[in-house]
Amino acid sequence: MSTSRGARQLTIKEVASHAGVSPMTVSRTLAGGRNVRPDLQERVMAAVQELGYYRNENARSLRPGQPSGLVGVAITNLANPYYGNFALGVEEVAAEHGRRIMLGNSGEDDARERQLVSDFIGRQVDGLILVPTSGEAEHLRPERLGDVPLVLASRRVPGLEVDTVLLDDVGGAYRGTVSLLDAGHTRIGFLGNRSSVFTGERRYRGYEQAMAERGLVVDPLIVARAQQDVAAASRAARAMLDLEDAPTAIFSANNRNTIGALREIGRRIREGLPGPAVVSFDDFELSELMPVPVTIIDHDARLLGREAATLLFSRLDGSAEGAPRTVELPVTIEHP
Amino acid sequence: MSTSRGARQLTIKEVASHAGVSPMTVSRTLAGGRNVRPDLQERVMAAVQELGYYRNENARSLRPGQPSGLVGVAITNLANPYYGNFALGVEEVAAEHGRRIMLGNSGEDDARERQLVSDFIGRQVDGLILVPTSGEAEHLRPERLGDVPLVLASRRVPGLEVDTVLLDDVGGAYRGTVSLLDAGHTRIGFLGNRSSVFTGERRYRGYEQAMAERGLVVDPLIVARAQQDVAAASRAARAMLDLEDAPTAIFSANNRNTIGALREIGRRIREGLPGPAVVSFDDFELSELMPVPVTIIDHDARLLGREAATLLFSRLDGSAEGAPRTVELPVTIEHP
DNA sequence: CTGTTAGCGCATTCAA
DNA sequence: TTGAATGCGCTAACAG
Repeated sequence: MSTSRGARQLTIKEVASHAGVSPMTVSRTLAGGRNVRPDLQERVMAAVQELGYYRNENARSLRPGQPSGLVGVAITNLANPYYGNFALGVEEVAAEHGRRIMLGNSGEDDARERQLVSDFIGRQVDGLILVPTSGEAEHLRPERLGDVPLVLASRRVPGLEVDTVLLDDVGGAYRGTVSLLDAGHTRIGFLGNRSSVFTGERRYRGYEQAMAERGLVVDPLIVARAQQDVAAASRAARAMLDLEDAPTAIFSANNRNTIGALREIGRRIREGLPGPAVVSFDDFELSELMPVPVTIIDHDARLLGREAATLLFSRLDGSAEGAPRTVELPVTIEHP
Repeated sequence: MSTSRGARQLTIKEVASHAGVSPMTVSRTLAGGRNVRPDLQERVMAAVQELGYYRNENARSLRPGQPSGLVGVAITNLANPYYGNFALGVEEVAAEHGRRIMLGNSGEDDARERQLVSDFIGRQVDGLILVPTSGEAEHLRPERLGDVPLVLASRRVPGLEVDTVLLDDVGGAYRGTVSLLDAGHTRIGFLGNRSSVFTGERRYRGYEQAMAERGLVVDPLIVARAQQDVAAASRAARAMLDLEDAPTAIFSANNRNTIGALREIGRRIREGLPGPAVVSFDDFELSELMPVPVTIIDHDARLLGREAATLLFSRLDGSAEGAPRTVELPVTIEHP
């Protein structure tokens, strides 16, 4: 038998005595076996197997300079499939580098993000990847982070110069809006994040710019920039479409707003009301089956995650040094 | 100034000398301040602030019996929004209990799951929450896990008696199939996971049972049980619908298969071909806007995650002991 | 209420 | 090639 019950955890000492060697031989064997006789290695591995021993990674990384192999990841909304894919991309690259991720959901809440970051640091993460909330970023300043590298994804934080992966928000929003203008629309509603959210601001800028170029003034009545979730987005779309002078097209700046808008549009169509054309920043599944034409400003959240992780590991592996870099990933416009 | 750069990490010693107290006073203060004079506490907290000190949680949990505050979570496919929501549910409850989650994606791969679990244990997790892959479960047996509590979600592992959260797969699939039969369909295709996947088997059973009750024999030609992703599901749906004797309705046993099937169905409808009715186990966004009627067998992935975490913490907090429990969450049928 | 001592599991020294 | 001593950061247990 080989049960390992008992409150006390198994240590290299037990493995050592079981294998008839010193703890150091066990340690060396587990570290790759350099300078250990093959037969001793086998004895050690056999003992490890038999006892069901797991090396204590925490104790291991206690020594200063030793990496913990952990990466802290904080995202704003895991319920959004977009961020699920982002997290997957990060996890994949981390796994390829033998690292594990600790995942926290900030829910767009500053205080929560601050908690997460300090917890991550307390757990000795080798690096941080954040989709930052938009508030104060006191806790992300280099003095607070010590030498823990930070990579921002999707959004920048004002005044914080660190490695960042962004999308071409302005260009994508611009091109998406232009496609509506080219189709003859002049009254185009906007649904998006509040302007303090980095992407919210950038995507609005692209929209506004396209409108301005055609000499169109944006009507505040058909601009809604406060919705974080699907239900709120639905309500905002409804208010806009119920107007006397309703928009004939809607630019939606993100996935959550798009779903909300389409839900409302679907409801209207079932009631025999007309549905506006939609341009959506962010893809979603089955967009091709919608009852109104939906143009997608598409990008790959998983790739965004992979890029963020790649940036981080290039710092950790020492293969990149010097000034912070920004990677801006392109977006593609997909017509219905 | 108060920079904390430098390779060496900040310790309670530095905080102690900065505050003019002993390390123990710092430790006690950080632990809640019991039996420490208020003025000393203030001095300590000031020093912590000023130096930007973070307590080393790894060193802290080195002592046997001390919880690490970490929960290991392994899921099979983060790209599936369903599991994103599941992870969110787990994260929420963990956060409510002051715990952090380490997240790994197994990708339905046994070996990967095994790696994840041993890594988690090596990092001293207080507990594990798994959506198990379907292969060998050697590495999940109690002897291997020592005293780390395990909760399974969504799927059971044969021969492994542990706390488990399931859905009413059989009942849901049965009721969903019945709704198709009641609508007059007799030739109903099945798309699902391979039978070695727990839910794949259970949902097939519900389907088969409903068919049998009406005296219908399942035709293997319109049963496809190998697709893991959307593209494969699309191909399987296509093959089925291209048959001379194509099904008039499709039962899809999970989200990925539903999306794939609908993609194919949408393509056919655009070509003027008829589209079969669909019943989907798992909800997806905008299902109400599909070009064919889609009945949803709905359930709450986030709640599943919350239940799994709740089960785990009830073990950790000692509020539950004894025999493994199984919670089976109900599903609801939503007609189009 | 405060400080000193000791040891958690492991790996980097150094000595054999 | 192997082993013994030492210390990583922190906190029980024990003095004071």
